[in-house]
Amino acid sequence: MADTEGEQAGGERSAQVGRPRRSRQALLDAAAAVFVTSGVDAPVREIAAKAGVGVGTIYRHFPTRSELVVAVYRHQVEACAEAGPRLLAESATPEAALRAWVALFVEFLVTKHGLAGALQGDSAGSDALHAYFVDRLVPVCGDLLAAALEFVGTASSVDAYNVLKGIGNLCIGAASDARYRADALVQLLISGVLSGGDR
Amino acid sequence: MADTEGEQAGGERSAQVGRPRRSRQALLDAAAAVFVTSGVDAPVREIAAKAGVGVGTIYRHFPTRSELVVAVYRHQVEACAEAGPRLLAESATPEAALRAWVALFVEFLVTKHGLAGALQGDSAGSDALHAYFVDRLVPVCGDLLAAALEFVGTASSVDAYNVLKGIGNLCIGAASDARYRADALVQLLISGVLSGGDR
Amino acid sequence: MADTEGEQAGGERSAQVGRPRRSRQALLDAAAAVFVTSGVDAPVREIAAKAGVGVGTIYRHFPTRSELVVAVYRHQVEACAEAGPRLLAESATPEAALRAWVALFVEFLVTKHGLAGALQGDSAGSDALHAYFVDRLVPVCGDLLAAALEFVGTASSVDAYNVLKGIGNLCIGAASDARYRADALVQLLISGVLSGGDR
Amino acid sequence: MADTEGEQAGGERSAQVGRPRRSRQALLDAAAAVFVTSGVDAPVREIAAKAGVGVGTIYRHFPTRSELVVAVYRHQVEACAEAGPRLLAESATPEAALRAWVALFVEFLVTKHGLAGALQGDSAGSDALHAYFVDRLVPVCGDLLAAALEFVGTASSVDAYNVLKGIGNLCIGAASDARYRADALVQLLISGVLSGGDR
DNA sequence: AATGAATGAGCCTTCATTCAT
DNA sequence: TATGAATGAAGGCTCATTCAT
Repeated sequence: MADTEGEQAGGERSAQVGRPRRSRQALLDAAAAVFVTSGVDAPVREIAAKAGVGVGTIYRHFPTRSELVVAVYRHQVEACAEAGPRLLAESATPEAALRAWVALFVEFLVTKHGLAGALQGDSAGSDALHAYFVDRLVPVCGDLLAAALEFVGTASSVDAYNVLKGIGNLCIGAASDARYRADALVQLLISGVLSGGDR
Repeated sequence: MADTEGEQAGGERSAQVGRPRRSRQALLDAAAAVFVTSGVDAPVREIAAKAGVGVGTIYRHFPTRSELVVAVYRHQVEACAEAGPRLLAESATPEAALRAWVALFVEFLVTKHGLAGALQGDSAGSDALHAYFVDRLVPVCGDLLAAALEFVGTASSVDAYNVLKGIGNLCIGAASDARYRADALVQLLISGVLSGGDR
Repeated sequence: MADTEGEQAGGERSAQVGRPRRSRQALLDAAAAVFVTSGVDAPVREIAAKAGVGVGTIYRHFPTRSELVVAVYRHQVEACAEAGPRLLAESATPEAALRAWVALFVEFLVTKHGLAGALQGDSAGSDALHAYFVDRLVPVCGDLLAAALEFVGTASSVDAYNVLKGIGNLCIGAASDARYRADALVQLLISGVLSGGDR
Repeated sequence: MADTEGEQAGGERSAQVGRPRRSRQALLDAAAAVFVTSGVDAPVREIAAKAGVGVGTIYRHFPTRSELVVAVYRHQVEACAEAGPRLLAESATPEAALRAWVALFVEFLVTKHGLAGALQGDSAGSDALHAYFVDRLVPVCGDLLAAALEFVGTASSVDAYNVLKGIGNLCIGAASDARYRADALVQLLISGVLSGGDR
């Protein structure tokens, strides 16, 4: 997964859209930096300051915090989504593909301070974010899960939504607790899911 | 596990302590109610209002929010802790004991709005709460886990702290998302732990 | 000047008054200790705690903070007042007597954290204190001043009230600023007063 | 010394900065008024109300109370500082210059309710204010003092810092006690200082 | 008479959000 | 469009003071 933003590739095709786009980009870069530092709930002002713009500009581009977060992480979420089919094709087994994808997702969540919490639906003002995550990744996760389950000959007792949200939850607070090993727990959860719940 | 507070059984033995004790109890009841409604981070003022007391009264009894939360849930945590050895003795297998205990714990966490988040160490001002949970329940969970692991002939790849915190995390947001089945995920996590991580 | 309280001399004559008196004494001792530590504006609760009594008891004995402070320092103020005539009689010159007395007073004010501020009349709720200080010490200071002025053959441009309050003010904050030499300034002020203001 | 703010002389050169500058000015004016009424420790809310703005606006402009107070009185402090050399040049004698300057300073302190207290270093949250006063005025006072001392052929027993702080202290409470004549006492203190302490 | 629990006013401070320029 | 000043709700916390027991 590439780093935060890759959109600027290709440079600015037209001067007219260059300005707005540059503004938007500065915002996203700044937000990404602040999110890592202070978490996804960082004060709007802090982001604006980092971007060197007024808060109004942030609100203009991203009326809700969720939309900003979505925009900031869209590329990585996209990369995550795209990695699903690819891993399925490239991996030795569907289970390996699922585990690899999950590891990817965990790394993403854990790296970004406080992002995991966004998988919860009720987090203040993260509606759009939650929806985006679910809409984009549940299907991907679902495919990998179905393949892996078929491979191991088990029926799952929980759906992809639950698995995804479970993973998200397991990653909460991972960055600030050295003793807590979210990655290991997530793989164990996957083990449990693939075992069908019989121990 | 019974509902929030059962201590008042037996009535007030002495008039002298009746007042203070009743006050404290009113606080705990009100706090319990508010916690369910608005979560563990509800404004102090809201709790005070619900209890029909001034904020000062809350601060007098519970200088920090953590202490209040601990007090509110102490009985249930205690019940949870005591259930560990009992279940181990009564259950058909150590695995069954572990699963039963975990179910108990999950029910507790899910029932109380926002309580699960307290298992995280960084939640603003919840140090005492976090410490209490960890100190009291990690050993209990550890015993159950060890017994179950020995029973199934597996070595665990994560310690009791991680299991407990993992369970806590899985329960976050469960109350407000009907589609999310924390209990099932937790049992699957246990399955994974007992499988040693081989699927 | 003796230390804070000397009243208990003579023991308890009667059991009936012994109790109340002991209460009162405990209060005064505790208050004296707290005043040194945290200043004259220390929270009532802190004093009550130190005395091992309830706050209500303090309010019963001393309805206003001023009354408490007056009571605490009454002996020393008294000693100060009594030192005036004595110094006048014993000193080589009236000026020496004045200077010695002033030094005594300064030591008293500086030693007791925050007490100097009480010479101001508007300090929240220190009316009684202010009145007591003024009533008791202005005449004493006045006599010394008059004698000294006569001795040096000058007419004063300010009255004893002003001199007393000026001294009090000069002592404000002396305890917490090592660089500030209240005692020296006070003696210089006396020099000025005795010079009649011609340099 | 002119009244609180004289900076706006010349009107607003550019429309763009008119708004912010007027806001700041309104704040300063309001604060100045409130300071006179309720002292320098007046609640932030009171100042905000007087200015007809929200408290946030105050915090935006002046994160700490000290900064606000400094801003409010900067011009006058500056005027005071600048008056030093001028008086030295214009006055008949260095002593006259010192006395004139001191009178100026006293008038400033006495006029502004509670400002004198700021010369104390421990006043809650007035660090910046104290530092500003000391940094700006001690040198000025020092020069005048040195010149006057040389003029009268005396060595001082206290430094300019002590003199300045002594003056500040003498002015405490002057505004609310008609009987108290801070100005006279200050001149007497100066007399004492110039006399070297020998009466 | 003593107690100390209860009260609640009041202060500070932080931000999300709006809106005139 | 961009700006960022202004707003004010919200929440935390501390005590002085009262009053039932």
